[in-house]
Amino acid sequence: MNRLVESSLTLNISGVERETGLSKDVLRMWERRYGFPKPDRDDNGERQYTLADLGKLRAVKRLMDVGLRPGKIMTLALEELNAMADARTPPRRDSLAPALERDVLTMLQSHDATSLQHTLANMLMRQGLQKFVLETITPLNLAVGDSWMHGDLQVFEEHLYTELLQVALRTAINAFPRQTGTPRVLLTTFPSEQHGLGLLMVEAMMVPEGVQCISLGPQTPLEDIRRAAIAHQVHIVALSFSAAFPVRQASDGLASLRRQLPASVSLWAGGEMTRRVRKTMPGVVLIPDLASTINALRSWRSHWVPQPV
Amino acid sequence: MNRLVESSLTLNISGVERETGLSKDVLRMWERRYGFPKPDRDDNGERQYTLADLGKLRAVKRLMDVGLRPGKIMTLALEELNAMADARTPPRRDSLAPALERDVLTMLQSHDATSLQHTLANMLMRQGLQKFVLETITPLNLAVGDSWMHGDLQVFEEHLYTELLQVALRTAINAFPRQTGTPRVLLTTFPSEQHGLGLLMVEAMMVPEGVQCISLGPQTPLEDIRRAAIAHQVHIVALSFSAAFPVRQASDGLASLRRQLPASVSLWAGGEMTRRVRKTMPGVVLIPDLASTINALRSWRSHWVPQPV
DNA sequence: TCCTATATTTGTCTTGGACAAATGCCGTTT
DNA sequence: AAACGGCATTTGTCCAAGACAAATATAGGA
Repeated sequence: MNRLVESSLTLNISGVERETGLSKDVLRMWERRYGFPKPDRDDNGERQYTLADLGKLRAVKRLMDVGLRPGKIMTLALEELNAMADARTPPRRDSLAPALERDVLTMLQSHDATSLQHTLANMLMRQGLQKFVLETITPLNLAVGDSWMHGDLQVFEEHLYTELLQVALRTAINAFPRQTGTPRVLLTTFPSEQHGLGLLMVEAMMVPEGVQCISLGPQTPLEDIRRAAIAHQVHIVALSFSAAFPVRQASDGLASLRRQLPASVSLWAGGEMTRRVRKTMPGVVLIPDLASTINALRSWRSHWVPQPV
Repeated sequence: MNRLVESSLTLNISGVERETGLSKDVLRMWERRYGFPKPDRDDNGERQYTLADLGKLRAVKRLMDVGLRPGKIMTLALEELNAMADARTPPRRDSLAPALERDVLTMLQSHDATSLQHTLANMLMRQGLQKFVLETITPLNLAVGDSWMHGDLQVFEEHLYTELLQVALRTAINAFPRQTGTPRVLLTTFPSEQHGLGLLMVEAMMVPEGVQCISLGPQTPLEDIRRAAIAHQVHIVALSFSAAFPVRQASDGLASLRRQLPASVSLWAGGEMTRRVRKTMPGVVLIPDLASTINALRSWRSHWVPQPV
């Protein structure tokens, strides 16, 4: 039972914007066009959204992130939306390490941070950094994402998972001696991309290969990516995009960045989003999964000739 | 349309909202009321802001964050705004370690990540974690912030600083054995607060005191903060707010959270924002600076009696 | 099957009005 | 002199309805 206390029974339009990421304009327009969400008004005529509205809006957003259009899904009930989301997710059960996934989910749900931290550190030591990322983290992320979609996992439980994982990865990355070799790679995301975990996973794949990673963290303005690439004299600029990132925005940004960067600098784009890209972008290397990072590196090294200067 | 900015000379209203954090409504209202910013219009009648507008808006926002009101400062020139901001910042030069600050800024400007990393690790080892945070990081953050305001530092240079600092702090925090003692503290920020560095600094202050920190990273929904506090049975919920965070939003959120949390759980609010808070909030402990964390802990421990569960 | 032109959908921007919460000010009381 | 209450001003947020261009789907032709 959801025992919510007085004041949080409804949200105003700002609250919904904050919680869902949908702008006030979009919320009003959806109400005008599709009749949903149609919140009650308070004494002052201002919209008061219910938590049910919020839940359905989240479900709608989730489906839109994978390509569905609002007009098609807005009128469906919450259950139907969830069913659609499930249908798009292939079973993927009884795969490689279902036991580990189950264990981790159990630890998250019982809020046993200590055990989870130990488990992660343990797996990392046993597998080594790269294998840990490819064979443990990747499926684990899927499992955690799935559970979150199904409502089996709360937001704060997923936050804790992300946090502990970041700690584990950072520690492991730091254990490598500071690299001085080639290539030198600049790592960051576009300004509207907040997700920093992908960045860390890429770094974890690269550092063992002797790459010198310079990470700016997430959300660097385009112009500053250019400046940083030049200032640090990197050979490669690598950007990470999460699944929900709008393809169009990414293409535009990448094309623009490609034009601004010296031709000698490679531009790599990775992350879930890149699988939705149809058109080829000249001068941009797409890296659809983390394993491909290694191949891309190998390829780069075989083509690269040390620059004079 | 929400595009990434090329190296273009103008931004649309969305771009300005993203860059300054001022809502579209506020930008339009300021134009109506104060006549600034008054951008040109494109062929479609839409506002096109110049980079000069952006700079002045940032200066205005900065002064508002310290309590000045828009009507008073909006008409001033950029130079006057900067002069006012400087006047409010006590010289603070030739303090404890101005040499270090100068060195760090130089390293940032010459993009010498390796040296900076070494310097930070070095200071940390020499001073110990808490002293490092209080005496090195705090003034360093001010110096970096100042330089950024004056345009001496680029965005990507400031990103790199943040990133390297986070690595250093995380490494040091991890070096402490996993704590099992009391209190158990939940650390996070509100959904609209992205800044994670403050969180890490608080953790760095607490861990040496034997506190068991559970960090959820930034941006946890209010409802999930409550759930996490209960699930992890924490004694204290500590939230971090950066300077620009709206006091109003913080007060609302804190009051709501206070009502939702069990009375036995303490609620702490820290960060630059808390210095702008006038009203006392019953049941909320304000922590205006990092050094106060220690005092607050001491006070908590002297009042706390183990619960019989 | 692939490409192009047209139609539909969808998000963002616009104006101008309204109102309440926050803040400043002033006079009065302690 | 400090504290308090009430009034005036300032300021942020919300609203409605219209407009338009970008994004996407659909139909048609090579």
